Amino acid sequence: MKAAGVSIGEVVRRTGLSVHTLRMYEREGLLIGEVRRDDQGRRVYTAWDIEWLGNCVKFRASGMPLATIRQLAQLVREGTGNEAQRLELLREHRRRVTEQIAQLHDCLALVDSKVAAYEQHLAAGGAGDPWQPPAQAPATTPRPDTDDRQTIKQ
Amino acid sequence: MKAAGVSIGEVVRRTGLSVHTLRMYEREGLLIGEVRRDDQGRRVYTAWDIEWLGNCVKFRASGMPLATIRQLAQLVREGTGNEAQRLELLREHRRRVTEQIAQLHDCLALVDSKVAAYEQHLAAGGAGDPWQPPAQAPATTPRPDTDDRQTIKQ
DNA sequence: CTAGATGCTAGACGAAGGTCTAGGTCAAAC
DNA sequence: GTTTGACCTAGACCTTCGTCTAGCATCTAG
Repeated sequence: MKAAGVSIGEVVRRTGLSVHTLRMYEREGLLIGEVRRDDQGRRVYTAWDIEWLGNCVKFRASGMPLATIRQLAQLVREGTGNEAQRLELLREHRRRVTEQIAQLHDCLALVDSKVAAYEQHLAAGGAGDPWQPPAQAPATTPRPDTDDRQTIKQ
Repeated sequence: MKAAGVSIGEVVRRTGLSVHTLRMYEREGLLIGEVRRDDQGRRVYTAWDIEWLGNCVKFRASGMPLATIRQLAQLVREGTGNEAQRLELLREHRRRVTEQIAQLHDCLALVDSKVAAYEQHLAAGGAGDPWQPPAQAPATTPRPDTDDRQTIKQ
């Protein structure tokens, strides 16, 4: 059979990571082991390496720090016996991801409301200002009566 | 009426940003204008400032760079006339946010599949290994037959 | 009177995650 | 034979965002 391995350039094409980043990831221990080399000392990635890198890309895209990927790689590298830890790590990341999704939806709601407001504003030929500071603070009498912030100080 | 303004400490409590960050944002031009000061030179935030900061927090949480927030602030600061630009900027961010949400769902699918696999694995008392490198590359004969990567080289 | 909050400015520091340079090997193409 | 393209290592560099320090002012409470 052929396809015993793939060059770094090919991995760049398949993962979207740069050569620099690929080498960096390896140096930083994000891969399960060192990548094998051919007789010229060039990296030869297995299909499994590539699959793993694909996962890394998704993890990164979802905000998992390199350090965490490193931990996970470490666990997988150590082999059978720590599955519970891996599971915990994954669950933890899952929490963060869902949290992020919630925040993004929150932001989306804001953006949508503003977009709608501006569309309406423009359609109406510029009537009403969707996002204007109130009266643009006349710069005179900027004396805010110190008493307000006292009310909150517990 | 009272509540003419709010101290920086109060804004910290309300926005979740730190004092440092608040001052930094102002220095960096992310606010619509300079924040007004009381007779002691302390910052006095209006309700509108706080609302704006709340938006900034959401923008940041959704990955908008400070530079973009600065741009938007700039547009709003300039006042009526550039609504179309603001709209474009918001739409652009909207695109990014939905893109991010999609990526997160993608990652979520991955994590869920792994989590399910590990749960099953653990429930089965350790049968099957959900995420193991294949045969762990015996370190002998790491000669991958140079011919594969040739096949791709266009 | 003095301690403790709370604020202020200016500027240094730091983590994360990439990205790029310099200098070199090797093999295939011209 | 030399040029070109893909790789290699080691290490410097950069950007983005925040945080922290130093040194000082002011107000309020004990």
